Amino acid sequence: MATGRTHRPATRSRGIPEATVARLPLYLRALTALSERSVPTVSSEELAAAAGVNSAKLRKDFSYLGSYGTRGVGYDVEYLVYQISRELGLTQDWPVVIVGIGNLGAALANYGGFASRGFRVAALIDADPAMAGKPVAGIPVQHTDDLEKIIKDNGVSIGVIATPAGAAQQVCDRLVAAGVTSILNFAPTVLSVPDGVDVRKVDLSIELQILAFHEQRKAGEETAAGDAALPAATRDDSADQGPDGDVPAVMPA
Amino acid sequence: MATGRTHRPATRSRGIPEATVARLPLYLRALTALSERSVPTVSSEELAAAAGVNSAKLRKDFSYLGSYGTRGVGYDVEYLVYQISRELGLTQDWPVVIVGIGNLGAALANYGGFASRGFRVAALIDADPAMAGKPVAGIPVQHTDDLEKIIKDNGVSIGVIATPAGAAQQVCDRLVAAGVTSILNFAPTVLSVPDGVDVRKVDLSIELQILAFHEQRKAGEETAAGDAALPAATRDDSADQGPDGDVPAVMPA
DNA sequence: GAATGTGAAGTATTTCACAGCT
DNA sequence: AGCTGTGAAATACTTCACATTC
Repeated sequence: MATGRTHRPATRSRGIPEATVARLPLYLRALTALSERSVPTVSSEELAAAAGVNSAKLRKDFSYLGSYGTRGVGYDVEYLVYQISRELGLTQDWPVVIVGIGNLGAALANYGGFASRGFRVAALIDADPAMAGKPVAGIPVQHTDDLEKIIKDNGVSIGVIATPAGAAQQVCDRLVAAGVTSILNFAPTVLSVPDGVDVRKVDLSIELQILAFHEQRKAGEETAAGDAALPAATRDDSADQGPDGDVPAVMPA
Repeated sequence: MATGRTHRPATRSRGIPEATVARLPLYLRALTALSERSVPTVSSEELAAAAGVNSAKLRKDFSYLGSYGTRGVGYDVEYLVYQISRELGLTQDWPVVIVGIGNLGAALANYGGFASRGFRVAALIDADPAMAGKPVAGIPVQHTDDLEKIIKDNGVSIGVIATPAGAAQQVCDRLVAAGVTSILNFAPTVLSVPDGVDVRKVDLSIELQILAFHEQRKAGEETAAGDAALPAATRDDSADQGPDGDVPAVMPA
């Protein structure tokens, strides 16, 4: 099929594994906490514990960035904070827009974790004309009509979609057309985007479903130890079941 | 010495890879949409496109569940919906509590995606006495003092933490002590939990940081061929959509 | 003919274990 | 002595490609 696309955004120069990139923010958070407590140095063992990973993994991760530690001593906290911040691109200011100011969008607008990491909420956008002008988290909501202008005026390259699923693709298309190249999608839908645009999604109900899977497994394997009243009779036919037979259409709307 | 039982009885029987489990909700969502449009069958190719993965992966994933398709034909949509729901444990009712009813907690309480997948918000809990009794999403907020009783009375095994970071570990400890064995954590902190308790985390600012990393890289590599960046609709499913490579936040070692 | 299901091959990630520096 | 940095081994995941089944 001749590889019509590059799977990863041009991973040639400095190939930091995706799995490592995904953990850098974790390390950064732990380091920031240490920095606030004025801890000067930290060992891979300590930092790993604070970040919730094991130390071999952490050292391997850091080895992709360079040799920033001192053997026999550990890592200089401030130096490492800077190096990771730089690697993640957090030493610059990232204006973001949030589209869809419902409950979730408002929560995101109020979320302190953005500002403290170099992300600045440049604008809030909603399709409801009644919202226009209303301030949320101190920022006046603007109407979708002006989306393109807002993106361009603010030089926004990162967009957050918190609209209902039905509107997400359309919003996405407009964001991309206006110049946005990274999208964080909270709508429970798969977005299709042109090459070169990154999408990450957060689906709250997916996380719960994964938990339910493991929870079910626990209940099935260990004989209920300690729990007094188990609710809900489990329809357990975990062994192989017949080819067909009756197929209960179990799906709440 | 500690438990060495990290690997189970090494069977191939019920060992569904984590990566596969994490995609089942995705398939389920796509299948539900097909079901609503009364589509009777679907091929791996079509379903994969709808879910945003490639078809080989999807077939491999399904092969861990069993042989639910028909060669030459495809998959029966209703049947597959049922099988995946059952595998995920969604054929039973999961009462959940949400602790921390700030902006985010309220958004979660209002989020429709929970109820539609077998999750029932059994209670909302907050530490602020002024919130007590106030209804959010139609459910009266209860005070933290009653946490243990609420958990037990409702047979809750899944808890959602949406408190500030500072309160999260304490809330977590109480949830676990009261019998909760799965936790979805929105607070930007690493929770430590005893063996047997699952934690999944969602950190909004981490997702943005990962995007920033790639965004920075794009800007740095900007080649002269940059004008192809218009949405010429490269209809691929390539996009690295999704925070799959997640850290299964388990703790002590 | 069409499309699943799956060994085998190919990648990616994690873990081990220890050489090498301070 | 203590701790990093890293090849090598182990494990996990993805993709290929095709025999098999309808």
